Amino acid sequence: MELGLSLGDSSKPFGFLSKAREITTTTTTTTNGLQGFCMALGINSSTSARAQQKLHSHDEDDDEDDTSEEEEDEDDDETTNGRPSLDPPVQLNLLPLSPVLPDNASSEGGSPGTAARGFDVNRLPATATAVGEEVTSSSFLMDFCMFRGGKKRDSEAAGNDAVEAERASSRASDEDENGLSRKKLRLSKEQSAYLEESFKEHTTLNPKQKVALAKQLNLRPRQVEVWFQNRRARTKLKQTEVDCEYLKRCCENLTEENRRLHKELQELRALKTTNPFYAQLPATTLTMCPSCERVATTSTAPPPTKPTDLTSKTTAPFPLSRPPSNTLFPFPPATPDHPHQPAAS
DNA sequence: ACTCTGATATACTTTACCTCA
DNA sequence: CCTGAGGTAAAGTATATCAGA
Repeated sequence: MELGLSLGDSSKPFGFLSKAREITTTTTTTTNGLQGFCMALGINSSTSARAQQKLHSHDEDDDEDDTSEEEEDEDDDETTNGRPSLDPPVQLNLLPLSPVLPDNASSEGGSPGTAARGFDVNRLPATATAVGEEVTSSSFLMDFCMFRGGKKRDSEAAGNDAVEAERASSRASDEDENGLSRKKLRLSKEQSAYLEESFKEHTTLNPKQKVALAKQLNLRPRQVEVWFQNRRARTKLKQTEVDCEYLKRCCENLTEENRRLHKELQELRALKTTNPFYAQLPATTLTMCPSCERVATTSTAPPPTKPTDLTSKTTAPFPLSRPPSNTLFPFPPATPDHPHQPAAS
């Protein structure tokens, strides 16, 4: 936080940046704030390109972090990656670079709200080149930028520099209040595709796989880990949606079946009251046409002639609602359009 | 057997960014 | 062109579980 005060000193704007290379060579082994500070400055400086190159040569060391060192990982992010993840970045907005980089400086490639903070993971080399600036903040970000193809908003940003700069600066001033802002990383399509491929092979990673994948994609192991966590969550969510849809359809089918059976029951009761003949029939000899939903008798059980038949056990070879095709129809005969076929199961 | 610790998982939340009306 | 709502994805947090010391 004291660093922010130092940054505010526009009277000596980054004379030390000429020593960026020298400083950054030690960043992997030290964690003091000054270095992180210097690197952060470098990202906004037009003289920092070489320092970034130097950083690139060191960032491989980062990936040596195992997953058992998550906390240390955070520290490393600030130092070895040259990307101040927590404290100083916001202060960087106050860099007196702004007069030097009038409009484009705060809007190149980055999103409106982030560009003025001095570094932006979403900045793209193309746009940076357009404004004659080196904008990436670390080797990882450099690679990341290389991964990304041009996107629509890059060109848009170039066209809206003035407005973007104004918005960015206003937002930056807001965020300077607390000095904390979480930068959002967007994985490139290539990175995502590679992670997807890995996910297809195994949905969980052991530490070795995680580190290897992180190295391969120039990400931190923690990022790979988080990606897999979120990916599993998304998979589960999708599966839940599919299950829900399936159960919904089952419910609808059962509701329809229930409605049909109710109607069938009503038909049977009506038949029983209006036609004593049908009242003597065993229930299993009656069925309903699923298309017109009217009751019919089946030929397998001829109408009883004696009342005692009503008590005799009948063994229907099929469910009541699924009669055989040879049905006796007391209602209008079947036609090609309406053959009184039983419903499909 | 019990406790402690660290790693890792899931569930849920927060945050930054994007898209679109 | 601007803006707000809503969606998405990365990251954070809380908690549970398990293995090993």
